[in-house]
Amino acid sequence: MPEGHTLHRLARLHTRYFAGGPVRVSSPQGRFVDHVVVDGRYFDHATATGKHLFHHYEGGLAVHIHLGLYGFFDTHLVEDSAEPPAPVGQVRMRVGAVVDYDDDDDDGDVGFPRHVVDLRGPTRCEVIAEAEVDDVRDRLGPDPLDPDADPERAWARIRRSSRPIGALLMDQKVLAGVGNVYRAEVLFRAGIDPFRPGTAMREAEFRAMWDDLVALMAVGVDTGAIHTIRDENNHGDLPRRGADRPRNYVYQRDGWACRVCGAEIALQTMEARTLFWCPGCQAS
DNA sequence: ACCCTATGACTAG
DNA sequence: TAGTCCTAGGGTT
Repeated sequence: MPEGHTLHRLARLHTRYFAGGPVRVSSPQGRFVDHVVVDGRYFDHATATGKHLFHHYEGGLAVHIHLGLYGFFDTHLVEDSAEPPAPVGQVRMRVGAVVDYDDDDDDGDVGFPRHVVDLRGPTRCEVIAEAEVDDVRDRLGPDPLDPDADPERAWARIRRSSRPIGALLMDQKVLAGVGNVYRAEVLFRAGIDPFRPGTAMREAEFRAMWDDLVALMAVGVDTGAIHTIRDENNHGDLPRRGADRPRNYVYQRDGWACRVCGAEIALQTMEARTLFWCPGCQAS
């Protein structure tokens, strides 16, 4: 489920779990040969830019992770006295905190849980130098979740491109971190036709979408899920059985009635990705 | 036990 | 633009 919010959330969690001490890094499946380079090394912190996650280690090394379409992290809490759980499935990388266990306070606690994360199914997991981290970041557009991001870089590209805005929003060189869900939802909330060329976008429209992405994706980081429905529209069909409330306006709602205007939500392939939109609300 | 799909991105042509 | 790679869940046999 990885759009940018997922990676920023992971960066936040992994920093909390691992920063400030050495960690054990292993490769239970044998496919992450480089783990020996960072195993036992001091974990400084984790960062995310767009859909890329970086584990920064002392000595100018980083592990660069991209989850691709399927990758995810399993997080385990391990009581100090317990062994970490056996890896399940095709685990490419396991990172575990090294705890210098201290129960001198005699408070009867069994101990603080330590954390182990298992990485499965990533499209990328490699050790690189910090200079290469910069290279990766330089290839990306501004990230709405980066407080220092410069949206003008994105606007400069959009305004001179004839590609549809629906495709431009998904292009990581234009904007970093926006995936298929945020693309569809932010266009709906802005009332913009996904097929409109970048050259026909007005600056104020882009501004509004950027600001909306900043807000929506921050919610995603905090909650771990993409919720885009305004309070006044928070009723109607559920995204799947067992879900407690609706989440989105158009994503995977093709054939259903628009929550705002009642028109039938449409689906179409745009540049090899499935695009969802409302022909009623996004007429221009 | 299959078959399909999926919030991604790369490569070849 | 098509093909490729990785995993998992849901649906269908």
